[in-house]
Amino acid sequence: MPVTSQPLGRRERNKQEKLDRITAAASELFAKYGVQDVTTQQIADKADIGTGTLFLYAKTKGELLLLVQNAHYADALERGRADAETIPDALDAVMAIVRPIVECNRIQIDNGRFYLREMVFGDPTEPHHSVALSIVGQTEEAIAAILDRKELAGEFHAAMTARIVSAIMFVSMAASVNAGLDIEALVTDIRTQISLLIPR
Amino acid sequence: MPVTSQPLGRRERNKQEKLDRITAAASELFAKYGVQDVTTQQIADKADIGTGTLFLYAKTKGELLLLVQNAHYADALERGRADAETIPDALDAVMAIVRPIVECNRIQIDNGRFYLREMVFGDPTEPHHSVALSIVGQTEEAIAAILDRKELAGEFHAAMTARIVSAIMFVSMAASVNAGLDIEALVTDIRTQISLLIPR
DNA sequence: TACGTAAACTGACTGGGCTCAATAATGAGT
DNA sequence: ACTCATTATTGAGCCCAGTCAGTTTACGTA
Repeated sequence: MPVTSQPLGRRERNKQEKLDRITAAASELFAKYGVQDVTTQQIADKADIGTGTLFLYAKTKGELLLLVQNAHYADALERGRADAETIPDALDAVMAIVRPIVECNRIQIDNGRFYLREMVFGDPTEPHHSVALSIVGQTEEAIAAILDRKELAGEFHAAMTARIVSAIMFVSMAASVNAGLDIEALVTDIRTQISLLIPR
Repeated sequence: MPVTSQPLGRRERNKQEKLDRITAAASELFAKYGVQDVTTQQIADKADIGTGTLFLYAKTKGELLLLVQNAHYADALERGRADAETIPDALDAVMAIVRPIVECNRIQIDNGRFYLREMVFGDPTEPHHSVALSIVGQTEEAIAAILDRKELAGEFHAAMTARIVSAIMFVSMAASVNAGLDIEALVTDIRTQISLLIPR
């Protein structure tokens, strides 16, 4: 056992460093060219690792996108959560959660839609996928918390309503019909739908 | 020009016959093994056509599934529509539309989820895809018609509510979390969500 | 019947995601 | 320092959806 302050062996450090290189390479290439126009070979080359190695760190190309994007969505959620606390109106507060996530999703439309696709249709037992699902869960909890804040009419189910909001967001962001909408139009569209859910 | 009662030339007849063979072959193989476990080669072989020919009739494997399934969903919608007319309660009537579609989708879970994936993420300019979108549109119209039937509280937007019902259906059927649910459990889950949308 | 051409068909081929048998690195035990 | 089992790495190659240059077929026209 080395006396250094590093509690990690060379093995762990190498692995971490490799994961970092992969994340950086994928992040850069995806942002520049879009997921669909980047090959896993290019990512492996840029990260300076073998083809097979890449798939030890992310079992599919989709997982690779989740690995790269999850952190951004988690940030967006955190910002929205903080913002929402300062807003009294329920609908406005919910939209404060929604907006940053839509913005994050729309930085690059194709990547955003691919991310959503992977979330719903990818393998939920993969690690990056379950992180993504957990972010969705936290988003729904944050929305439910807002709805609970105002004690609304007797039998109002905050958690269930939050699930519906989540479904509305997903379909609105993913639908090819909406692929042409800019962020503002999309947010407005989502707001209109959610307004039907929240009694005033 | 031939004098026969057939208004179609050999060319048109050949094309139709080939399309029929493709539809039959794909239908059978998909039902038996699941979309994911059938190769386009197998379909081409079974339909007794060349590899390339297959893709003249459906540009992608996904389009092939839409080709095969669209008719079933259209049937399901029609059955639900007829059924709904006899039901006075709005929520029950909406569920009469929903149920046959869920049943159709769950005949084979993987194929059902693949169909939904193709609907949202496939190329909307392809012919079978736009048929699928049109079925969704008709479903939303049918639901909106039910909601309009009962003239509910002043500013109740039937069309927008129908869109939300559609989103709820989609996410509930597609979500991997629900992949284990049987038809009854899934229908109940969807009903619970929709009940929050329709004031009584 | 023969010709021209447009439409339909074909299968060898390509590109790319992913696998796996072989190899190398690591570090615990001696 | 020297095993040696365990874990990490690797790239040639597999599989399969989808393409395209070349061929065949249908059919109007002479």
